[in-house]
Amino acid sequence: MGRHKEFDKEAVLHKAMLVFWKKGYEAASIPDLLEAMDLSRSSLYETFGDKQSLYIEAINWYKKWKQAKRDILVNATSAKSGIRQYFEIHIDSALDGESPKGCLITNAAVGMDSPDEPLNALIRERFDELEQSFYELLRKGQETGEIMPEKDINTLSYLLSNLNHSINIVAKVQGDRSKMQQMVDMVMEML
Amino acid sequence: MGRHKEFDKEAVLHKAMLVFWKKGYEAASIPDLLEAMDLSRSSLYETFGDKQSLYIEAINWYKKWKQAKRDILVNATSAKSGIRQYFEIHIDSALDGESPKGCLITNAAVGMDSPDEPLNALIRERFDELEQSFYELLRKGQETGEIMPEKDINTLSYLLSNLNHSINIVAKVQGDRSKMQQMVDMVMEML
DNA sequence: ATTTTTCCGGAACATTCGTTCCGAAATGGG
DNA sequence: CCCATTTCGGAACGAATGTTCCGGAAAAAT
Repeated sequence: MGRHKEFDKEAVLHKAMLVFWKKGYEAASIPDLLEAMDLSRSSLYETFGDKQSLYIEAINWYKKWKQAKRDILVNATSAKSGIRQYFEIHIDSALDGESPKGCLITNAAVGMDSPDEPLNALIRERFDELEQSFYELLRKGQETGEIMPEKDINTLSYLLSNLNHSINIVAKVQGDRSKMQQMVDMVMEML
Repeated sequence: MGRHKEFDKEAVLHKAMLVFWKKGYEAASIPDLLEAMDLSRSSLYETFGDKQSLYIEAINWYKKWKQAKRDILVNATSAKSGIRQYFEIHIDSALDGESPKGCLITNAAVGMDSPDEPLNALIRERFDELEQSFYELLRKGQETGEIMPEKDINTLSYLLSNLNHSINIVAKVQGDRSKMQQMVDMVMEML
């Protein structure tokens, strides 16, 4: 057996993800990535294949990384408070100076040229998952009587996932917390 | 005086805009643009300066081009029907196969790296304009009693412009008309 | 210690990028 | 008709792009 890798694959993948997140796919050059990942070219290409593969892996890593946020919805006992908490965290992370603004997957969706790319499946999947989580939680809320049964939760879940998208966009250009907060309040009143 | 330009500046600018719209700034290469605009390199550089300047001009051209849609809001007599009509057209143009999906300015906003770029001012301006149009129309609706005076039209206008953003994102990945329609209906009920 | 396997730094690759430049063609005013 | 002026096609530029390759170093196994 030969020697081991000198780097932690997940750690450098995380670094790469941050670069893609901040700059977008096209604008993130290999030298950019190498510097952030602190890797040599050959290591990158041997470990990840090529740039596009790395991008896909980065997005999947992002998904896993953000899973915790979605778990809030799955594990919430109360529908309304679960949703409320989800958006609190969503707004927080959309505005904090540490991580890049917006959402990597939303960026990828908007930056996508043709909808036939393999990326598209990944993105739709993610969008659907989120909407599904909202749906499940709303349905539970209906069962417990927290949400009136006659409400069309199909549409409600769509409304919520659109609120999510909007926050991603608005975070990139304005980053006005109070207005986002207002938006969430307004939608919450509909539940 | 020397010879005249052999091309119509606005016509080629329109072509360039379509390329930027479809591919995004980074992915739209000069050869791509040249082919679409049917121009020689020197003509492009002499007429528009460089790629970034062309991009800015293309966005401004897009704004002017889409102004007609916003005029619906400004000239509408009834608030609700004006807003309804705006979104009908918005969804139509978001889904038709002719023009690229989504909205050029939204794409630009999301593709933006640092928020300090000169682009940012342009984008915020456009976002504010749209929100302002919604606001004005809602206010007129309040005056005529079409909309109940106690409604917070500040938040309502923000909600509407976020609905606009959401449609732009969703159009790029799914393009499901009926769901968009539902969304609009739902928000309209709040007015 | 030697062999074997793997990793990694860096040089090198062809290609494409955005941009510049020059000469020829075309136009309009004198 | 000729000259001044502008446009335009295409060659050429250096820099940056993504990718490949090789040789030596490092680590595990025998």
